[in-house]
Amino acid sequence: MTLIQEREELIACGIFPSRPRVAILNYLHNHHTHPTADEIFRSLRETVPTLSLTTVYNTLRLFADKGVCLSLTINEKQVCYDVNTMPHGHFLCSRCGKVYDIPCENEFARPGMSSISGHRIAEVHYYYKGICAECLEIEEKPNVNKSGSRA
Amino acid sequence: MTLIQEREELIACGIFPSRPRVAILNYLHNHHTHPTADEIFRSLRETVPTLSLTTVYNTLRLFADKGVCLSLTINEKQVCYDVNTMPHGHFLCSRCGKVYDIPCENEFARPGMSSISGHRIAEVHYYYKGICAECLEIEEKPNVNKSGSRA
DNA sequence: CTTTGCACTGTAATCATTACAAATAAAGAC
DNA sequence: GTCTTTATTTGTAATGATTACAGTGCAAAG
Repeated sequence: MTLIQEREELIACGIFPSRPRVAILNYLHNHHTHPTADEIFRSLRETVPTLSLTTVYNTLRLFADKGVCLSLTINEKQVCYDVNTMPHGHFLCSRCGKVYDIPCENEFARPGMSSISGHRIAEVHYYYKGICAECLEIEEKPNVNKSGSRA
Repeated sequence: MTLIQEREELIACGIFPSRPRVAILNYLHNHHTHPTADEIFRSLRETVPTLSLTTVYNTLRLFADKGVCLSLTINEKQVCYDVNTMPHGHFLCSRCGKVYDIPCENEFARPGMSSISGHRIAEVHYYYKGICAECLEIEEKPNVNKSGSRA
């Protein structure tokens, strides 16, 4: 909420806290929906009319490089972003397109592991694809759609 | 090698074994380098001059849908493909761009797991990003590049 | 007040992928 | 074997996310 926190976080990461950067980080903190660059742009544009899409792209790349956020390439169409940099997995619903966080319950993504098969590990990603609980519920109750649906 | 095997595999998966499809599956069997659609297209074009890039894309999508191969979205630039459909991980080298197979040693990708957090799982992916052993070796011996290099 | 350098903007370019319509090949009916 | 129907392939055009680039603004230093 308070943009001061975003400013301090950016400074701590060696990033000059310009107005667009603070706004984008604030957006990420308030929307844990794994937004795309375009979603962030369209939402912030309402309150920051001077914002440009290029700046959003550049800022997100900067954030990912500096470890402020993760860039996720789960959806082959577009990259999305996650401020939660703690090890955890993701679930992409192939029906609605939403990306969910999955708690990290296995020893796979242990932070200590730094190399495998001689390769030096910088990032660990794991994710599932399928149909999310919400879409499954809709599927199992087709009558809801026929009569009392709001959609 | 023998294209007869590819024909039979396609038929077993309910796919009509046309010449381009057999050729593409044969390429995948002979190149476990996680090729992109364009790489497959450029390579096969030499022996199958009538092949079109659209056919390669359509065929790979068909293969992925029918479970003949996996489509990997590790590299945010382009999708690559893997005929090895057994559970295993991948490693993307951010320097040279190569994708390596990583043996599945953990209980994370156990095939039996079919749902998580209420979501129905269809696919499980896990991968690492970093610098591969080959690139690390080059990095640690910079003098090789200066004097006796072949590159 | 000028200079210098970083950040931002808008537009144009890039490039993987897909859409689409026409051409071709296969399978089945007669 | 020929006709008809359907599936497959092809070439080109369109799409859309991302990046390149050149110009603009702006703040700190001199």
